[in-house]
Amino acid sequence: MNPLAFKKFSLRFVVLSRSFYERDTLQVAKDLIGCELHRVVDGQHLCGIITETEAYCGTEDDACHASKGRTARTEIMFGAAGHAYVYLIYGMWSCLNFVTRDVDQPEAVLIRAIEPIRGVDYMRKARQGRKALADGPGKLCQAMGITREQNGLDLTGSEIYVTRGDRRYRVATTPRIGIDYAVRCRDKPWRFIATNPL
DNA sequence: TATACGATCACCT
DNA sequence: GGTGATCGTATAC
Repeated sequence: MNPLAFKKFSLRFVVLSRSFYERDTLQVAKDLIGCELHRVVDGQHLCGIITETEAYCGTEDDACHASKGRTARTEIMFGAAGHAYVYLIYGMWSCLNFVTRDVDQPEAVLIRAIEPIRGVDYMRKARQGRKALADGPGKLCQAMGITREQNGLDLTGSEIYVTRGDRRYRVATTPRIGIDYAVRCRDKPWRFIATNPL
């Protein structure tokens, strides 16, 4: 393998460090597109390419849970970057977020969709044979065995972590989904979607 | 203690 | 396009 090819090959496996998550939340949400989400559970190694994210930008963002103040649920968002914020929605679905920014800056990125590339059989089983495996925030958590038990998990650990990946995508933006109640920020283009490969 | 509703999904027409 | 499932949270009382 020539040196350039080797560099590209090894970059793929670089685990994103805490400093990656400490940056501007919109930048983190955008940069996560094309990265690989890893989940180790039941002795299995699951992985998928992140294809859709949303940024939630703290106390000034009325769609962000933390804008309602510091509570037991949102506590993790007020802590250090690079931790998982997992909450239950509609009584039955978990949603996975990555905490960003500094302590007392309660911002996070919601992981909305992945393209499964490893452990697909496990995901199919977890999704009870349904065809759609991980093209939504609730679905990807079910496919990867992520529940509130993983709330607060350190993303620099070995249960849930992200690597750079080897594919880069053009990124489109749209307003965020399901937050019409947030009159101030509902039109902000803070949803990021992978489109054509670069 | 009681109530309303949500960063969703599946299944229906 | 519409709707029911289902329960933790926040908020009101």
